[in-house]
Amino acid sequence: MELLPIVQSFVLHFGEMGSRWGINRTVGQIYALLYVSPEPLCADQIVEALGVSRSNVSMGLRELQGWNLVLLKHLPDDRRDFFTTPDDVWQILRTLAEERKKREIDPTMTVLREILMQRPASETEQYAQSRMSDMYGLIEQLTNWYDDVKKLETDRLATLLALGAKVTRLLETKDKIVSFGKGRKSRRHEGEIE
Amino acid sequence: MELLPIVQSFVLHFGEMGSRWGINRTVGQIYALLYVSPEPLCADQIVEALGVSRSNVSMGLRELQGWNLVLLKHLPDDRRDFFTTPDDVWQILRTLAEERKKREIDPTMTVLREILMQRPASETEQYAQSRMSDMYGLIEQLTNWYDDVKKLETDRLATLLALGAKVTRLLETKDKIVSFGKGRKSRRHEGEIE
DNA sequence: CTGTAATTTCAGAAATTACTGAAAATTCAG
DNA sequence: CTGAATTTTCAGTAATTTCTGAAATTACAG
Repeated sequence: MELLPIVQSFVLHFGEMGSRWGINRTVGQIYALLYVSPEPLCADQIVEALGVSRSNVSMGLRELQGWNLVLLKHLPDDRRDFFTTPDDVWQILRTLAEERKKREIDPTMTVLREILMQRPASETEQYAQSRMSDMYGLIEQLTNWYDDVKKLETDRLATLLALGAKVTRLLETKDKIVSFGKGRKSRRHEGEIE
Repeated sequence: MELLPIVQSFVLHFGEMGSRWGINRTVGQIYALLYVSPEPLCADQIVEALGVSRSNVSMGLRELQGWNLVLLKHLPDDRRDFFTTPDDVWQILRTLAEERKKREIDPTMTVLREILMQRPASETEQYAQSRMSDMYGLIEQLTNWYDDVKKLETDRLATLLALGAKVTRLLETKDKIVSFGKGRKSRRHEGEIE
């Protein structure tokens, strides 16, 4: 692997962390490399940089495309495929969240829904269902929040994050302000405080 | 594996999903089983329920304890260890977030910090650093938000989630309300909107 | 078409990770 | 102490995942 030292440590770290996520070393390394490269890279450049086989790079890129984490580019008068990552890290975050939800959350929700449809045949099954229902409710709340928040443009999302828990404090003072919220219709949302 | 049908599908699903997370099948199954069991279980009961070896269960329980996801209980006049999961799903969520942060985020931040201390020796390294700095900034904002929010009790957290993106709309109206925020000191927080 | 460059596929090899059974260690009652 | 009950450790094996090289496919210029 012939890489600038700074890039190398980053790439190696992503390779190692890959396993703590669900991705393998090579995929992690490819992503890291593309992420810090000023120009799009073609497969052979990645092969050379990482010292892995051409076919491995091909499979890695394919996986990253499946995650929507890399972009395919073409240079004029060049038949090769070049790859980059999106520039906006917030967009990357959104993509990542979306894909992880799709792979890790949605299937579980489907299973839970199916199980919860069934009639419990015993005390124990009934208890099990109530636990699953708790889990279902929790995830549902989280994904509702996520659906709500994911549409926000970057600057608004940043604002929301910057506020953090201060929002709840802010809400406490709400009541003290006479005309607050006047003219808004539909105050009926789950968990809305009154 | 001798399990009630409802429990069985849940346990099997968690086993499969385990691989998409960073945990193995057995660990996923053990957790699922404990989660839906009305009473704490001892290792041998888990062995029987899941049909895996005693030593495998021992290692699985050990890993779950490392994640703080199971509780060890003792029954009077019984030397065996019994295990459960915490009741409160919100608490489970908090634990999970905490542990994942520890394992997946913190090491990356350390690496990024170290790399960003170094002097770039070329244009390319400089670009790489600026990308890493973007990533660092993003994660920092997210973890600041997380640190802020994680202390909230369950009901408040639920409130915050229920509000979701509506908070930003709420903030827009803020300016229109004359006395809002009066008497509060220190309005100086990163990203605070004015 | 034909030939070449680029990419993908895939069977098997290599590496990693998970699991088991036997042995060792721990715990505790008597 | 002794010894039975319980848990842990660990070397070896099984299972799974990752990676490679060779062959197949695709894409396209001439």
